Amino acid sequence: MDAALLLLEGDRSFDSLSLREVTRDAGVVPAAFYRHFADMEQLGLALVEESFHTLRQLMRAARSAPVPERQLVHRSINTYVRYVRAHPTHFRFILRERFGGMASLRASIRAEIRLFVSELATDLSRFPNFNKWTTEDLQMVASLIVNAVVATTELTLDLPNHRPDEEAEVARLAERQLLLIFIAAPHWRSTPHPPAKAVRRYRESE
Amino acid sequence: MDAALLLLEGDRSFDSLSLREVTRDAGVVPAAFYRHFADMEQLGLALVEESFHTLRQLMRAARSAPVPERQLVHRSINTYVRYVRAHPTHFRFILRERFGGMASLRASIRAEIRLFVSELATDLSRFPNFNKWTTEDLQMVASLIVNAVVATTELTLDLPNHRPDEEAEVARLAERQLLLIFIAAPHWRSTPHPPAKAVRRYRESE
DNA sequence: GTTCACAGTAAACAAGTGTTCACAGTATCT
DNA sequence: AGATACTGTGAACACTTGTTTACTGTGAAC
Repeated sequence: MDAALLLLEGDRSFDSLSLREVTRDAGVVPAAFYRHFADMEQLGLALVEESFHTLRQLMRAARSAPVPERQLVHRSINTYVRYVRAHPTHFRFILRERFGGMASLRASIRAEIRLFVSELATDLSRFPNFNKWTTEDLQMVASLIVNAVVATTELTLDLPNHRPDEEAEVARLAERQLLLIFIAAPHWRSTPHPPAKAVRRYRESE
Repeated sequence: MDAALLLLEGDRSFDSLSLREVTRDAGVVPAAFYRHFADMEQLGLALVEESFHTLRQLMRAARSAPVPERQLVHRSINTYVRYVRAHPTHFRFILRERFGGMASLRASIRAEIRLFVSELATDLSRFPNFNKWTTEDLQMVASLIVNAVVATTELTLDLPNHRPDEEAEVARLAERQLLLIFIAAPHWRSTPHPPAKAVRRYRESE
């Protein structure tokens, strides 16, 4: 698994890796691969699991050590960006394979991301601003936030090494985007836009 | 080029396509490939160009036929989603290769997307809500919007065929996300969050 | 009517690919 | 001491890959 991640450090996508290539870098004969994985696909799935494991650790730590609400966005984004910088191979792998090659990898990555969205949604519901929101609206804003964070990850990974100033710049962009979203929260639905059809549909569930 | 796009219709990524495979599907001998492209990479770049060409057409049409501001978001999103549905191969290709394999493809795709962000930023500046915004803030909100649209594209491409109801559902999600952003517009910076460090930095450019 | 650029062909090349097989060392448990 | 699981080996298999070479039609230009 380490050998595969190492090969992915460059511009390669996972399904451009050959089994022989991986075993060569692992210092092992091709046939030995089958002692551990049935397939390159299984290797990929194991890497997805490993990668999200590190990310889940971060999330758990974030939840257990709550910060003053005022600086919450600022701190969260900065720790996140620093974390991405600390584990570039895993994040790059996930980002690449989210759309790239293997169907099973895509599926499992997206399932994990959907999970994050849902968890974020319930986290949000505990804040006063989002207190009375419907779960559907919470999911909506949570996915908006996750999209922004994913885009931030992308920018972070493209950063040249040893440039903390640019790192701060990326974090600042993300922070402002999230702040914009939070600013909207108190005004949502209390200022509902009146276009007939769209609004009528909102009410179907009531 | 058509043969390559056809091969990409499934779950394959572009750099898993072999030159021989493409020529085989094009009904031509491998060596004939070199009459048209020097490389698979050149083929890829040509496909990027072709794909964004169709997208630019949509954007131009959208700009030339302005809709009443009230329904602007609703209409724009719906035409966009329908457009993605009509050109799935091109959009899927772009989305895949945005992170996937070839470095040159990634670079040219991102350049095009950055262009869209900038154009959207200047479009936004013409609306009363965004009238007095700095260009930096406009870029920030434009990229937030583009992120949401890209995510919408992803969802749209995953839709099963012939399900206009789910298509409407995806469009509705995107519409609500954009509405949320627009709702925030009038309150941006007029209700600036006071955390010391972050806000101080905003002012560096003044 | 000849020239010329263009698109396609057939064959060959060295090299890399996934997978299989029977076999060997080695640590652990009984 | 012996059986049992693991992990790794080396050789072989049938294929696919990108690229080069000299050669062949074909339509348009002059």
